[in-house]
Amino acid sequence: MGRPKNFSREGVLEKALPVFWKYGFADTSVQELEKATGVNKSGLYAEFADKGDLYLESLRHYLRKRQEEELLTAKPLGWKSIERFLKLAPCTLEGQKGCFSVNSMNQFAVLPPAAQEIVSKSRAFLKDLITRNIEAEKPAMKPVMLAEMILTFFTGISMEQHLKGSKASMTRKVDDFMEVVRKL
Amino acid sequence: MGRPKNFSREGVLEKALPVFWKYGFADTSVQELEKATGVNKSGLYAEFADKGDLYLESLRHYLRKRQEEELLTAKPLGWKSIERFLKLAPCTLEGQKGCFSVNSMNQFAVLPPAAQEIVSKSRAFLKDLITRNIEAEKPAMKPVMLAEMILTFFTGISMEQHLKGSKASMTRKVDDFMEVVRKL
DNA sequence: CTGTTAATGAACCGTACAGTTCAATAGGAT
DNA sequence: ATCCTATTGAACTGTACGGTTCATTAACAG
Repeated sequence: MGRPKNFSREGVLEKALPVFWKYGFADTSVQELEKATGVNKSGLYAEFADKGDLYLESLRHYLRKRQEEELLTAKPLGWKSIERFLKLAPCTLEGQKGCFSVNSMNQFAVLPPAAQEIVSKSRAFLKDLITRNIEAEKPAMKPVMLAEMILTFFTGISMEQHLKGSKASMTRKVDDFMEVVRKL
Repeated sequence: MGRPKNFSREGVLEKALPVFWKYGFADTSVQELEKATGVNKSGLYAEFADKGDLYLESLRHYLRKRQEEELLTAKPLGWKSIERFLKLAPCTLEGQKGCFSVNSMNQFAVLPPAAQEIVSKSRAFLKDLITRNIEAEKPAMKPVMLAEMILTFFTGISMEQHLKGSKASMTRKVDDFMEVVRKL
């Protein structure tokens, strides 16, 4: 065996993600990625095909992590899970605002085509999870229809995280929204 | 008098807007802006301070045009106006998807600081207009609270325009949403 | 014709970028 | 020691960028 690697693929993705998150794809240079990951440019190009590939992998890594949080799969399913998801999924960290997947949506024109597919599939999956939580509550309204509404609302509050002082108002907004939703 | 200008400031903004809209600020080069506007780089720098200034003016121009459409001010005020706004405000043109103002929100890190203020103020203004339309309907729910919910929903569907085949599902989504809203 | 203003295109500067290659070095495993 | 592999840093290429300057040409008014 030869010399062991002293960086992990996951570790690189974990450190590259915040940079893409903050500056977007176009305004993130490979130099910044070097600094952030601590991995030499040569190393990055040995591990990933190009900058676009690194972005796609960062996106996949982000979605994987999100899924591991089990915000929408932890039992019992129901309104509580949806409320928790709406409150916790959109980040408000400095440089990591909103949802990385949502942020990718208006960069499709400059991203690798695969990005669109990844985001679409993750949203479809998310819709299913939300639907299942709704079904557990047996509401009057059609669950899928309601799930779409909630997903759109989630997309909206994710974007609103980019505005100043959004964190404070967000919790209240979700409370108001959930109060309405619970009656449907 | 000297030689008259043969480009108008407004005309330049009108042509620069779609480019910024499609590619975002970072991935729009001054060369592309030259091609799109038909105005020489020297001319552009004579009219605008720099690329950032041109972006800000494009944003202001966009908001001005939107306001002139009077989607939310035409009488009579009410649910119909809100529905019309939700259906017509988010573009689905090739290269002009969603709402330019919403698209700007996750580029704040690379935009001139003034961008954030412009967007925030336009959203506050929009919230007021929506509130006034709601008040005309005398709903049970607090109008401002409902207005915020609608603005968030608008932000969500604007972003969803970036996905494939979103136009078809959008109308239905708005219909579903409005059906709920009218009962509040 | 003259004065004034606008438009044009080219040139320039310094910087940054993506992408690639390569030689030198370092760290196990056998 | 000697393979094998990973890491590093440097170098290089070609392109693109923002930003600025300037001399030239063009159009109109008086």
